[in-house]
Amino acid sequence: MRLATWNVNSIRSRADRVEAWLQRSDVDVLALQETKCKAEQFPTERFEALGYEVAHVGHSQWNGVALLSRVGLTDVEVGFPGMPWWAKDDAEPVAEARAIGATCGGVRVWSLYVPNGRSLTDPHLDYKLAWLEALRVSAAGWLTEDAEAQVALVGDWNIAPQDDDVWDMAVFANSTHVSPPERAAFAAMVEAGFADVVRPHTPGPGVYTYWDYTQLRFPRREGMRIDFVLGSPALARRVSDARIDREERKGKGASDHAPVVIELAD
DNA sequence: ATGGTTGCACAGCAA
Repeated sequence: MRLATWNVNSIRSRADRVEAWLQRSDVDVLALQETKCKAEQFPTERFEALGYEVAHVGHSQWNGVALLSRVGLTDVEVGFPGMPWWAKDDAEPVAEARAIGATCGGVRVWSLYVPNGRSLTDPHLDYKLAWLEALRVSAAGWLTEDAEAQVALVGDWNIAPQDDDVWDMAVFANSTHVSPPERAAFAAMVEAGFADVVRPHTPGPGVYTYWDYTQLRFPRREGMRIDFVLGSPALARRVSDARIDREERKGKGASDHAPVVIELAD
């Protein structure tokens, strides 16, 4: 089975590219982040025509996560248990569209769009850390229930866990994505039993999944590794290969993130 | 070319 994750930065503006990429890459399951649309705006029929079942959650022009699968898609769950809600000023808290889970080909797949902390002093950073901690508690519980559970936590984590995961640490001296609490949150996921199954097959330095649209970051090879597939022990044992499709970042109309693909042995 | 990108409520915010 082939599984991929991709922050597409708007599914409506990227539908042609996603369709072409699906046909070229032949993946069985694709997790999408930043669909940036509401339910009725998602191009469900296009992907169904290619043989995929679709689950999506999106409430507005922000966030939005989806799963496409041609190996079954059951027990869809929007948001993980205990997922924090975002409370803007005095407004009512809302559950943002940042997590959707389903069972696809025997794997419990979660498409995740971890909140962007924005800056080290922004309330969004506290939200991000609380969100990650709640995810860790839930995910650790799944392994307590079943140590052999096949779980894939995939998506845009908005964390660069190692110095090699950004092109120049000096640029990020006072930035999110590399701060100790964010890295600790990522390490806690790993400690809970969820391994980065892509890095062993795509060692750095200089290996990234995201390049800012500005400042010619992509041609200058100035990127960040922030999109990850974290696998439970039973899933990690099945990973036979992984790649980051840097080619897909090229050309007009590319997302600022590249797809990340893993191969699972039967 | 004194800016430099893209996407979405097409205006200013988010990434």
